[in-house]
Amino acid sequence: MLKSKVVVERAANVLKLLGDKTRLTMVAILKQRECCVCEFLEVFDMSQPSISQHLRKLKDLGLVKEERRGHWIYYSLNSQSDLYGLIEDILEHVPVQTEKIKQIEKSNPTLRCGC
Amino acid sequence: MLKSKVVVERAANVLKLLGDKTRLTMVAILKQRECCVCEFLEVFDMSQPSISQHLRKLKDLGLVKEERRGHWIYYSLNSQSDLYGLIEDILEHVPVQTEKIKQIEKSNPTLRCGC
DNA sequence: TTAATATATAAGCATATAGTTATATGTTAA
DNA sequence: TTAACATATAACTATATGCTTATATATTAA
Repeated sequence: MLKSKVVVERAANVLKLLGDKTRLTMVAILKQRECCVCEFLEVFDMSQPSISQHLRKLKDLGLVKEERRGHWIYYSLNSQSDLYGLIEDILEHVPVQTEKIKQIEKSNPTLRCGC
Repeated sequence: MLKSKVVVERAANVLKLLGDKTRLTMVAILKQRECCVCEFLEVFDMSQPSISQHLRKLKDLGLVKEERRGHWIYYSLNSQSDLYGLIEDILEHVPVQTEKIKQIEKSNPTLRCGC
């Protein structure tokens, strides 16, 4: 299969971003399911601002997109990005994040307010 | 095709290493051809110790191996590594480093001593 | 053994990064 | 309009990173 090429510098920027355990896990989760910040908060042992900052970096490179729905802002992988193919290929070497997805769905943080 | 999986933390470490323009270019070059330090010195605008330090990081993770031949130490990709498949897949998204290879072969630093 | 050469290591420095806490913004519902 | 909530941004700090220069090590040839 012919892969879309990315100039070295841009590719390095992407890899540096994904070269963080938290962000790589986020992207792996987003491959399976969109998520809002409060859902990520359930599975990462860090503050809400940290999570927002990681997501912002992913967004700045165009790897993820966001969509507000009421209180929540849902993040998802941006399949329109020229980097999407690279992301997909990398994720094939990373285990599926089933445990974390279960954790999210069990705690179901967006249901707290009864909506 | 079934891809060999790498735990998230290890994958993140690899991506972080490749998330540097110099190292990503080195690996792309090594995909085409083994190189010694003095050859890399021809194509990267930095000191010899910097180049050695980058190669050491790649070696520490097992991505490259080295082989001494006389004065020179030749580096090559370690195709035995469990990370090799990931590396290959990433490199499919990075342009082939033909220019740099030409540059190396033109200057031919290992011929200086007339061996 | 000594000189020349290729590479590695050590030490130091400037910048980048990932986290924190405090605060601001934006949305919804009373 | 105000309160409650989700998320974002700002400011700060500790550590990691990538480079430099100086020096050490290893190999070869005279």
